Amino acid sequence: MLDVIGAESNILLYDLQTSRRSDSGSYELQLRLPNRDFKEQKVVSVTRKDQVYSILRQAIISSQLAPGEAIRKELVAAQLGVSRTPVSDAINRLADEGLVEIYPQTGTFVARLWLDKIETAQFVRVALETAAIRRTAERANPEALGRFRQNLEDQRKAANSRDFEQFYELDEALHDLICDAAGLVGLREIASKERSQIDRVRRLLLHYEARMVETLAEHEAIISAIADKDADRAAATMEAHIAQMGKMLLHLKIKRPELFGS
Amino acid sequence: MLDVIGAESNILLYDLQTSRRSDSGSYELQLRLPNRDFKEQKVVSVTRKDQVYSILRQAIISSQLAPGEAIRKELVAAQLGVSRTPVSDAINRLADEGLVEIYPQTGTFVARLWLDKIETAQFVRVALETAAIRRTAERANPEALGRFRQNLEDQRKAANSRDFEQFYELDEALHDLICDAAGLVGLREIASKERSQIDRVRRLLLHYEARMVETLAEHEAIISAIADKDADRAAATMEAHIAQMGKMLLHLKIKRPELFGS
DNA sequence: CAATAACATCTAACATGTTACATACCGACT
DNA sequence: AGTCGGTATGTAACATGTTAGATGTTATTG
Repeated sequence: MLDVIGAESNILLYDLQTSRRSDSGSYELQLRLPNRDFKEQKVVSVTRKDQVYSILRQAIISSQLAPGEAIRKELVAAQLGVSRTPVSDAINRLADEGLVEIYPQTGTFVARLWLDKIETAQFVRVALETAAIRRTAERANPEALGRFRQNLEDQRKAANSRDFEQFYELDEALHDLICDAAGLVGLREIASKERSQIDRVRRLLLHYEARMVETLAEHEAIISAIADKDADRAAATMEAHIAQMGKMLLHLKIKRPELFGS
Repeated sequence: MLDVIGAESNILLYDLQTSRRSDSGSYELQLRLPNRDFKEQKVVSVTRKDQVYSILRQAIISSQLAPGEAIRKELVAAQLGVSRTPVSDAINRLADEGLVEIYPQTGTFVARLWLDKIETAQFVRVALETAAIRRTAERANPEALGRFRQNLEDQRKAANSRDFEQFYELDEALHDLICDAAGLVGLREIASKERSQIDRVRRLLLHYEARMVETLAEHEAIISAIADKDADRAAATMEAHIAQMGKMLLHLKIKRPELFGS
């Protein structure tokens, strides 16, 4: 469902209204599980606020909503056909995640890029992923390795056809695979949340510098290190990757200072 | 101000009403900084939802609110003298943090202890803190080391006088010090959030088994390893500490299964 | 008596009205 | 002309009313 309705001030959003019980048909996204006494792996509750959250997050990470841009809650609510409540809830969550900045009584803005926060996010990401890799390496999982390689293969195809979106989805999927391979419940969600800043920056840089090929090579080096169960080398490769990103960020800041907050 | 007003169903909460603009006096907790164009280190906006969040979080981590216990939003709102909105906002944030479980259209409960989630939280905590230690060690900070030792000294005093609360505050403060020493903006907040599960469990176990002395020894071993710039040993010590905790958790689960969810 | 369907109840989710505050603008006063 | 103070405006924060759905209970039916 989810019809695109477009688009004021370069915002591309969707209409949630259609997923309501307006017709007698099933509404796909509204399924909820009442697993009160079950295992509870994050209740599959797709409430309106969850949907709004996903839509806004996607829009921010893909830079459809540019850093620094104002977010009119009321406008968003109107565009999505919901009230202000679920929009506020979604935005609060995004603020916790560092993707929006809320100034009390004043306004809400897509978070600008703060170099020091990005540095911290990088640190967290490396810490979590190298630890995950270390753990994965210890338990030697050939199927996981196969999935990594399949993913890299797909990345190569996407890079060849210069398909940014596809490439990026695969990139994120690879990180998810690495987290999953560690076999820890909920680790992927935590890592994904902490990575959101980085994901946004990387996608921005990818568009900006179009260095998919180099990125791919870095990914391959990391996976290769994992295959050799060499967590230290994997970590070192990541560090190098990050240093590279730091340089590019400085370039970007010179050319597009309006995206930055520091 | 925050007067204690007490307490239905073993809940100890506070009255926020008094911090409103009912008198002409200043209201301490209400200060906000309008630093729209400033460095923005988390706007010092102490809104009602922030206060409710802090109060509830404290209550949950200290187990004043027991795992599995129902949280009546409306009741909490009434007790705190606020409406349901800031309470809901606070609870949403706590749900993100994994401290409460929300079942749509059904109820909100203090999160039970899920062994697999605790395992993940431990993993994240170790990953972040050993990385922080590694970074701290690299940049050799004698003042930080002094602060660590002062903290340990205070912990020793608290342990001797068997002051749980004080001991625990110092314990958390030590972890904050370690994070700060890494010199990364916002790392402490991230680590603190990811640690909340663990903090709750540890405090529970501390009350339960009263092993402050042993815990203190473990802390001393960790700091000693840091002083020697031996991140690997620090990590190993933490791992041992965690294994210990895992055993105690299994005991606790047998004696008090109602606290657990898995 | 067991299974099931109608129903009562309770709560989160959602909608919407109201308030307080940050900011910008504008005019008066020095 | 520049500073200060009042005022207008817009938004998040807060309050409260309404809806939908999950659950437990009771009536009903085989």
